[in-house]
Amino acid sequence: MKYSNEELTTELKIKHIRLSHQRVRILDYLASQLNHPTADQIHTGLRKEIPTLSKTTVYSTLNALADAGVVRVIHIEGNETRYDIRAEDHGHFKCESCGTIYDFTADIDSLATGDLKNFDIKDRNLYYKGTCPTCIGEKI
Amino acid sequence: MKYSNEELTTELKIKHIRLSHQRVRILDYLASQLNHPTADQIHTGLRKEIPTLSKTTVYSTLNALADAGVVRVIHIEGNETRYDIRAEDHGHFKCESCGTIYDFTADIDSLATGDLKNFDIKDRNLYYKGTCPTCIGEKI
DNA sequence: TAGTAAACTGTAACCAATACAATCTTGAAA
DNA sequence: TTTCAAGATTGTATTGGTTACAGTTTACTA
Repeated sequence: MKYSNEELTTELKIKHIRLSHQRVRILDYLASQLNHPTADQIHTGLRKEIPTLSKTTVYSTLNALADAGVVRVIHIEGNETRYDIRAEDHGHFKCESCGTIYDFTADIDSLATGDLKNFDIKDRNLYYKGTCPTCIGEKI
Repeated sequence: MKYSNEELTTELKIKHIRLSHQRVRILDYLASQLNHPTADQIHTGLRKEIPTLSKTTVYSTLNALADAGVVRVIHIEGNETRYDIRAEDHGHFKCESCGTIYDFTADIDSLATGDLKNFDIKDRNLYYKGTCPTCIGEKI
């Protein structure tokens, strides 16, 4: 899913999030960089155009956007939090060799979850790990 | 799944993991406490019977057992790593109100993953978040 | 029994994330 | 347009889970 600037603006207004310059830029960055960046990568990437941007702002913005459901938090590995523009249901595959995170489509809603009959499910995350085709080829 | 001491011993030998006193105790603890403890909880819980147990040992043991596939690492939340005796495929549901982590059965293998045709998938994790029935009841 | 490789211990260090207080900005009312 | 309060940003200090490392201890094998 690719957001336009106008769509982002509209969505943020609906969620009652103030549209500061920094927040718009962070969302733009997430929409243009689809490689699941960390907060640090976002901070480094945006410092070129916003030299005063602080890391605290990046974190607080990402937390606010995650609470509002605009971005998805990815905890596929314990020592790194990554972020994604929230899109239709999909899983994340992390290659343990090269570290790349791939999206893959998966109909998570179709999973039978009889055990959770009376649970209120707000968020579903599917994480796979293994080796990607590129790294499999290099091992030969 | 519930391991007996004998089964644990056998499984560890197969995986070529030395059976130190500390490692056996950590595995016993995981097999008896099915509440997905953190490394710190394991350390605190075992200090009663092994006063000299260091946190470093707990971490290195858990990492070794995870590499060998005997325990499962749970990263449902970014700031806490939890551990589980590896069992048949199941997902984890975390209640955002009380923090409890529930197991639920889910046939993860049944998910269509055409996007990952040439990927070598070694590990599958399914994480849900929301509110558990107990906390839903208390909110009324 | 001796010797070597691995495991354990405890301290120090690391680093992502957060707390906090001061400053700045935004949006709306007057 | 001006004013002002609520909210956002900034930068520093701090936290807390995890790892690095060096010395000591333990476990397996010959």
